[in-house]
Amino acid sequence: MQNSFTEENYLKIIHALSGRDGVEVSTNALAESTSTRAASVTDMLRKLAEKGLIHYKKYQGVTLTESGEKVAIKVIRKHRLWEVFLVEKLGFGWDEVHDIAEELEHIPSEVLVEKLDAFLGHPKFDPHGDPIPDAKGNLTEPDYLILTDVQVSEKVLMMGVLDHAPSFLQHLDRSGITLGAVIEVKEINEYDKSASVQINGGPTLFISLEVSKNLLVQRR
Amino acid sequence: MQNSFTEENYLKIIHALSGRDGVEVSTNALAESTSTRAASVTDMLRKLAEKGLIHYKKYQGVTLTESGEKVAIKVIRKHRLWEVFLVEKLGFGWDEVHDIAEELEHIPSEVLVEKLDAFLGHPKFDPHGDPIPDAKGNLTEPDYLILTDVQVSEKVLMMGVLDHAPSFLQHLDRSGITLGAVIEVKEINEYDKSASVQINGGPTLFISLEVSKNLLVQRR
DNA sequence: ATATATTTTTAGGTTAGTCTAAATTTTTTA
DNA sequence: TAAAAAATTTAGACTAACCTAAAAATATAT
Repeated sequence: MQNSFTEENYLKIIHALSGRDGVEVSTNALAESTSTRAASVTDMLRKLAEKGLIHYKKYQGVTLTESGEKVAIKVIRKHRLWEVFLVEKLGFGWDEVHDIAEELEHIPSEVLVEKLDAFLGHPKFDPHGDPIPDAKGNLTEPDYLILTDVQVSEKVLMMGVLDHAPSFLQHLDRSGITLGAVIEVKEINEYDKSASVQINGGPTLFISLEVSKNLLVQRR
Repeated sequence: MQNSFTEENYLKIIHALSGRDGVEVSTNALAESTSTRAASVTDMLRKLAEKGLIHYKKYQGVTLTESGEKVAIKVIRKHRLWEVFLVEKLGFGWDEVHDIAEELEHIPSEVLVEKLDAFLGHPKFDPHGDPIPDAKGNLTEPDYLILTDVQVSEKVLMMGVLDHAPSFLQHLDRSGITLGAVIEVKEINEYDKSASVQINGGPTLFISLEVSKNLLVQRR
């Protein structure tokens, strides 16, 4: 049977909060992420459990079942493909696409997704550097480092962001930090852990710890 | 304020049933078109009237107000633009896009629609020959003829269809009747009004009155 | 180990959109 | 034009997804 818009959202959020190791997600965390109250979450959890989409024992938190995981990954695939479409084809900025993709991700039709994927040239990553699951549902999170783990004088490639907030992305735009940029860590300030970094061998700028924590990079 | 998915559908359907001259639409007709019961329609009509989207007096049928008309036309614009996208960019057949566009038409975001329109090159017609309202909401239904109004030995251009049912469109595909085709009426059978027509100066085929009634054409 | 704090669930209610059955209004027909 | 038929509305109920307030379970702290 079909899952509702709301059910799909819960599954997607459980997937995100559950992380790679599939740790239990608490009712309160879900209430926070869905902008609802804990009591509402409990109702939905009972329903998702009845449908076999989550493992749920009262007071113990939830994890996705295999079938719930499948649904979640399909939604994520759709979300990320639509984001690529919005940025690559329609010319949106990477800071503008999240909310629209939140809607598009729930449009049903397997064939639509597959045709969209083909039209976009089977992209492997979305505009924020997040990997796009393939049609079979294989999702391999590449193991990027966080910029805070990079030593002084190392050169790394900018591969993605952890925070997707428009304000953060706009800040990166203004700093010239885009996907694929080469970042060389010139100096790390002991006091506040802010860093001095050079972008693409060009301008050097200061970035706060808050920013460093949200940049995913790769050694070359 | 925002209109719901369901409200938008009612407005769209009232627009369609109301026709160019804005004639009153009956509760039963709406129940039929929305696949709901008359009682449900009445509830919704009260709500739409309260929002100022329709003119409604009990037992008298409804018409759209100016503001209801605006909403309806926006939905129609989105529907038709998405249909163009699905056919032109994703390679769907004209018989496959209706249901998907029914979903996409309710995705909010003005800027999405305008960027989509630009990406598609500001198309004037959708894959079924229906005109696409412009960004200001101007919708001019071109006054095509129905093939039944064409005389023997006249040559006309195939411009659109009245029936959008997949089975009808597939039938046209099999007959080689596509948008833009030149149709010459060779003969009309007095008995059942079926016609013998030549397509693009090539093969001649017989079409039933039922088919003729659903073909929109233009004199050259 | 018990008292307190926190988290989660239950109980009972709300709204949007639907339903059936009954009542009412309009239309048709004789 | 009055009776019958058809269309429409009202009344009362349901489900999904949410809510608040209170109860119960778990976790924390002394």
